Amino acid sequence: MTNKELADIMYPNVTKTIDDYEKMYPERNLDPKAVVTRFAPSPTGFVHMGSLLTAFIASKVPKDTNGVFYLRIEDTDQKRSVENGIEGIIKDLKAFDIEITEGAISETEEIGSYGPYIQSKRIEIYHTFAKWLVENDYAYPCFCQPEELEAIREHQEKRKERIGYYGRHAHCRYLSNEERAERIKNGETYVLRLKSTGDFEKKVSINDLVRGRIDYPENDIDHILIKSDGIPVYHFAHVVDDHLMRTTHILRGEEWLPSTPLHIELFNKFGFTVPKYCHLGVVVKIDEDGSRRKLSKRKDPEAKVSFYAEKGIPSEAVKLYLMTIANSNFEGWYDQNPDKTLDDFTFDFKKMSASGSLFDIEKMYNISKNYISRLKATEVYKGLCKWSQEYDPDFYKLITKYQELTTNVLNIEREQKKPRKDF
RNA sequence: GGCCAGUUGGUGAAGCGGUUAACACACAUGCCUUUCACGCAUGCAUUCACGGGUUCAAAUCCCGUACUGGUCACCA
Repeated sequence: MTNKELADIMYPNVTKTIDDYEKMYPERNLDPKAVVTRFAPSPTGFVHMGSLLTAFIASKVPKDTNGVFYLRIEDTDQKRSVENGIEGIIKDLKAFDIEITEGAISETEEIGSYGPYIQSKRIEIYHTFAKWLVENDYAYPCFCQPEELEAIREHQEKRKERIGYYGRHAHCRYLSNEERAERIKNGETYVLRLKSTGDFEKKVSINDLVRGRIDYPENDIDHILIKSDGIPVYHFAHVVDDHLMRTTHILRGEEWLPSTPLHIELFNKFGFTVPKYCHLGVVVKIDEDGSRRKLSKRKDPEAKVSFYAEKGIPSEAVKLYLMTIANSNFEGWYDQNPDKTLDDFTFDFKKMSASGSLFDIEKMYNISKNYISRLKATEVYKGLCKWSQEYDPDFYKLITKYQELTTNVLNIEREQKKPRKDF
């Protein structure tokens, strides 16, 4: 039995070819320097501080280059989805004036011609690409059940071998097409696995825009591409979607770094151009016991984006802070150019720190304070100019004179400062 | 355990072979001020995780060690 015949049995409903999609979603007609990025969250209902940083940078770079920033919803895992989860994300993004040029704009609507932008509506596309892989002997159905996989793992652990479904451990890889077809007809459930041709002894280079060149062993694991329910896993969806949506730069958390060799193998198998990768360090926080850990939505109120509005910190000030974390030269630039705004600053990946930055709420307060003072001072100054042409327009002296305007603008709860001694 | 990354003051961080190791936050002291905030002045790493090596010269390059983080799911 040929691979083609097997593919037809596995995906009988597929009518299009991958070339059809290639034509439907052609290369974008943009300036060669234009950057296309995306923000691709699960519809969990709200945006986490770390994701906000990613989204913020992802939206900033296209702005600098006349590119495209779009919102894609990754809802391939039902467990992560919540009711109206998309609305929540859009609301949070809006709160920080992060504007998308295309993608989902509500639970049901979207704009742009590279959609659908919600992964659960792209199943047909994924199956078309999956079918192509089977036809070309790059993927195969696997019937192994959780118990069998567990047994393989135990066996590997005992012998101190690398863990994973690869090489001779990948039992289903060696099944004949006849047997595969037979088992599918018998109603056995199966997943689609990559038939990896990578070699763990060989290296693959990831040219990360933040970290520079990183050499990893090639992927040789037959990863699951499509789950038994027909829904793709992240890895497969990432490759298909970001190619079809013509993403040029993948901005994502550094937790994706180890799976990038797999993504590169997939891009290569399809013959697609590998996008540029930018793996961002996670935002961490010092715990009570002194250890660093990821900012968590459950334990840290400041991880929630709504926290700042409650504290009276303007969204602009939060973005100022995020840019301070993101680009090390921003703080100095902003000091030198107090009359300019975020839009005047050009983001540079090279000025991005590879290590995860510590979330420094004190610094955020400070930036917010200065930002508000500046706003207020401008107001006071404008007001003064109206009735006193002669007044010395020294910015900061005005603040002192009209302190009531700068007082209590922040209802930040902080420890009471030590009282000053009287004199 | 395998693979990968990171490690510069209390914190963020600049630095990319020769600098007095920037800058910002925080902190301390003094000034200004009705209070707070703002502002001003001064102070705060003899040292860049540790151990070797290369070099006339290393925070910067190389090797090893330690520690921290990530990852190794039909989660993203």
